[in-house]
Amino acid sequence: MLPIAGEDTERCDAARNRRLLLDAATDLVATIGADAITMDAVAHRAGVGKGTVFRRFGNRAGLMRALLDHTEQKLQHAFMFGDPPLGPGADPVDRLVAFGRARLEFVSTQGEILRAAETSADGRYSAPAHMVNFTHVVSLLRAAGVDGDIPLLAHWLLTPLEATLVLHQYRDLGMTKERLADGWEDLVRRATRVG
Amino acid sequence: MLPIAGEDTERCDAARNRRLLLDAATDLVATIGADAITMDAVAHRAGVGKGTVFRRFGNRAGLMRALLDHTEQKLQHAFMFGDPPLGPGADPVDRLVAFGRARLEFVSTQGEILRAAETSADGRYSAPAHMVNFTHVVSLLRAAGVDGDIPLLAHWLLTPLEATLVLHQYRDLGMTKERLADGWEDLVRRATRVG
DNA sequence: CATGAAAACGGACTGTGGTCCATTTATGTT
DNA sequence: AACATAAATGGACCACAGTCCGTTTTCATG
Repeated sequence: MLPIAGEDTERCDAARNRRLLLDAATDLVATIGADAITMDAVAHRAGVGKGTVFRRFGNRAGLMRALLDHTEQKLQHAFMFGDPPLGPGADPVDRLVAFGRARLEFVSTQGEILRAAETSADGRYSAPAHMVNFTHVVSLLRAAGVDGDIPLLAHWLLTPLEATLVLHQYRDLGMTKERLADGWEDLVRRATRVG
Repeated sequence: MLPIAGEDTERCDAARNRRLLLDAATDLVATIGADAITMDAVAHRAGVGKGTVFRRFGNRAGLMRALLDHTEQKLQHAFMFGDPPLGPGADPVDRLVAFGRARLEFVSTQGEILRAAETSADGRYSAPAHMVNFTHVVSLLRAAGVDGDIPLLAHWLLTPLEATLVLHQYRDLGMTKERLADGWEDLVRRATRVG
């Protein structure tokens, strides 16, 4: 057998169970919320053993990341290939502003799952989805001609968009989406001001 | 009995056990590290029941916060009453720069405990220690005459100093303390540039 | 179709955070 | 000193994340 490099060759029962688990998890998120989900419950609803859940997704945060994967990829596609100002063609700083706004919107719909995916300690900052965002921000900063320590600045521009913080600001502090979005725009314009 | 308002009147056995627990926890941190500490181990070493640990500190993060309390208060004292540039007297922006540097230093010595104290979900951003820092940053920003959404900006200036992120940058990414400190200074000067 | 090895499975098991409540202890009052 | 009451205690108990390993299933090969 010659598996194509990078192609994920998964045994068919494994693939079937992955789908069953993802569907079960999606249902449970819809009914009882992401925070209330237990790995046992997902396994049981999918009709598989608990070991299978962990074998597939590693841990709770991994399952949550898998749940986000589809939506997250749509967002990635939008800022990599979609229309301006999010996609290519617009001014880099405007794209960065749009990126933050889109991300804040994302948190307001998928916040609980995102937060649950952030609680992993390991792989929180090395998860593929995070790396994509990081790379994107770095390239926008470079394109904007910003000077200074770009990777570091990129890190720091991403932290205001983390679900744990944003959810706290939305829910506990009663900040509105508009307020955060306007603040983000202000921050970005300050941080990218060259010279 | 007339307890003075705000004064914490603690029964003497309770106070004794608090000390025992804090000492036990300190020892354990020194020997096996903050990450390896279990609540059972702390209780056992202090010679009290596990229930007592939770009654005193609420949860694991609460115990960690209590461990940090003393050091954290020294830092607070330094930026509220100490010498410039950290303390009053210096230019607000310089004080903010110094604050960040001090905080980064703090993370490099107490990082593990800080990180363990950050994992609480509840009270992560409402813990007294965090509120003090927040208020301080807000007042420095105001003093510097920064315009815009000051509280929001204060939030966002504090996130680069969170232990989880900083520890990742130190350990996994190999960033040096100097690099982070210089980047911090740059960020602060950009963010506070008025007009 | 038979077969063997690799992959996947499932559920018992473990470790740990956190709760609960019957019992014990401190402390102000008579 | 005896009492009443509120606070504190401790350890059994629970829920849940994550591990382990004997058993079952897939699937390429002959």
